[in-house]
Amino acid sequence: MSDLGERLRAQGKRLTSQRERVLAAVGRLGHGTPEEVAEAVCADGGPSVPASTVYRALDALQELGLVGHTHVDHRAPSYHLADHATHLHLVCRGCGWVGEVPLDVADELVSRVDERLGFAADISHAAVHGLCRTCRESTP
Amino acid sequence: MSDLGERLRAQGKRLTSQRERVLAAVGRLGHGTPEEVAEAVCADGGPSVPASTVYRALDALQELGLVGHTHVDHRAPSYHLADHATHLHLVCRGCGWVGEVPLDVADELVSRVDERLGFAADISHAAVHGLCRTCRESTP
DNA sequence: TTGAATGCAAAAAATTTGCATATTG
DNA sequence: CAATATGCAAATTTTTTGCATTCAA
Repeated sequence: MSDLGERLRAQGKRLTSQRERVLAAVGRLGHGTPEEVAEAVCADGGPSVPASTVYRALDALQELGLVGHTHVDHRAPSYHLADHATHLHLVCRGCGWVGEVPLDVADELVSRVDERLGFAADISHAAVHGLCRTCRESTP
Repeated sequence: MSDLGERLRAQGKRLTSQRERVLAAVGRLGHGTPEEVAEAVCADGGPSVPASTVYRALDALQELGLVGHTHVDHRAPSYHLADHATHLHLVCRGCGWVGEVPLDVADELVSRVDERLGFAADISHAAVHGLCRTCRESTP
């Protein structure tokens, strides 16, 4: 992602190796809490990065629009590349699996909520909880 | 709610004034974080209740199915009476307003996710973020 | 050079847990 | 009476903040 530097500079921010590594770690993980991202960053072989820097890097990347997050469980936001935001997130409450489906499955919901209340729903930010096929079958 | 006692007993739990007050506070609030519930409980005139008891009471009431919660913002679950779970929660990220619409606006989403992945979505547990009409108009 | 970012350690929040005591059934 | 809940304080867990130092532009 060679234009990471440019995008950062466009906002008066700077390109640092920590930010590159955090972005890469999020990409590798697919989805991860700040804690998991921190772990993944340190696992890339480079020098360790303190949690505070990971939090700050995630904020910066989010402002840039390169990552986003959804609320997968009670106590932790789960970050993902912005590309993934083009999907609706599904979270299995049985096994913790996180999946995604194209946003258009929610088209009707979005338009009905708009008609009814004038509410502009941002579905990509939400996580829908439920049971995945496997857990559903194993819990009769 | 006279059968609160019965329902608790049916699970080997007990009816206490704290649990009654927490339930009442959730009802009064409509939606509230544990902290807000604790505050509302203490505001009912009775003796103050420590946060730990509020957390435990919310857990108990949730196990009973009398309250539920959704994830309204990053850092706090928002509890509500189970009755409210028959609605989809909408959260305005501009002003924090929390609204609700009947679950049927999500019927299509639920069935499409089921067809596609066999995923049983529990929409009532989710909060959909976005912008309410007012914030939408005031932020051109 | 100069402001932005980092690292570290300490401060804040938000929840949970241990345990003696009080209460319910 | 016996088991469950409470209250309180201490321990966790998660995230934020202050500040001296380092680094990118």
